[in-house]
Amino acid sequence: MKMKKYTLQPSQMPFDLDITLSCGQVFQWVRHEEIWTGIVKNSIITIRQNGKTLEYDGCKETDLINYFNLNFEIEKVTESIRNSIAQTTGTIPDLLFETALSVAQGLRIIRQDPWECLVSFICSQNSNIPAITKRINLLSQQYGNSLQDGWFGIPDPLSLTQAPVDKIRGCSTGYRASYLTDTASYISENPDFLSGLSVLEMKDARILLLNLSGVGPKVADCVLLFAYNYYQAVPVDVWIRKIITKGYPDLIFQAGSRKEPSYDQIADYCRNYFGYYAGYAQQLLFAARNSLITKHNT
DNA sequence: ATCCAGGTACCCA
DNA sequence: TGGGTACATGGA
Repeated sequence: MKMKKYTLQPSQMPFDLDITLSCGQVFQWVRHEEIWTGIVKNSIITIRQNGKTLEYDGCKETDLINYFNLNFEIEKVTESIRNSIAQTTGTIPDLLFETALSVAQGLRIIRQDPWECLVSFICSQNSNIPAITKRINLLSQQYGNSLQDGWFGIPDPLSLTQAPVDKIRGCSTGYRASYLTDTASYISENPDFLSGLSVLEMKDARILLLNLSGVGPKVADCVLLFAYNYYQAVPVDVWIRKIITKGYPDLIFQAGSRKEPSYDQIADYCRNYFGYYAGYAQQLLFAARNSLITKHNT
């Protein structure tokens, strides 16, 4: 098959397609022998990377650049994070961050569709990534938009609203089923809600997201980061909690207590320590979690 | 088999 | 405001 080509410019490097699509920010992309297939704006996209060449099909070049955030200048961002670390502690290099960077170099925060992101992370709670992927695929196959070749997009709000809750539960969603139908119902009735968030300050958008059923601090921060690219959003899951508390124990000792730090304490610590792009730093740490946390070191 | 996972809602002091 | 608990399911 013939594919279009896009050559990454020096300012667009590094870019790593594999890490970007498999680091837990998006769940419906599938890889078969170097070629990734996924759905962007209701179209099936195929893409493969060979060094600085991207071969792709199914979308326009501008869509490719926008979706993969190719003009996000990673080198400048890592420099910003390193500067913030140095300013905060004066100790560089930071071994934890540098290790994450070496493992997950080229990771990009993509520009994911807000509704897809919201549904995905409501589904994500208290589950591991393979289970989340399965769950989202079941939902899509049963209530999603049918595309070609057996591909199904995330169900739109109305489809989920009209589906019986027990059928949604049947898609391995468990107790999350009512969260999904309640939130879908709200978005159906307020179709401009999600697009309206993009013009708000992050904290205001976050407050609105937290009103949705099944959306707490973690899910809200994932949506703010992965769909709206608010880099001050720092999702704190069990992995990030472990990495930060074990990697930067001064967070605990500084407070003078041994009790587990709160969600906000960890997120605030990251914002202060990593600076403006704390959310990006967080995703590097998450992507490198298996290298940063060993099983005998939990 | 047992533990754990990209948590949240709800209750109670 | 903060701490404890139930919750469905499946992967490792």
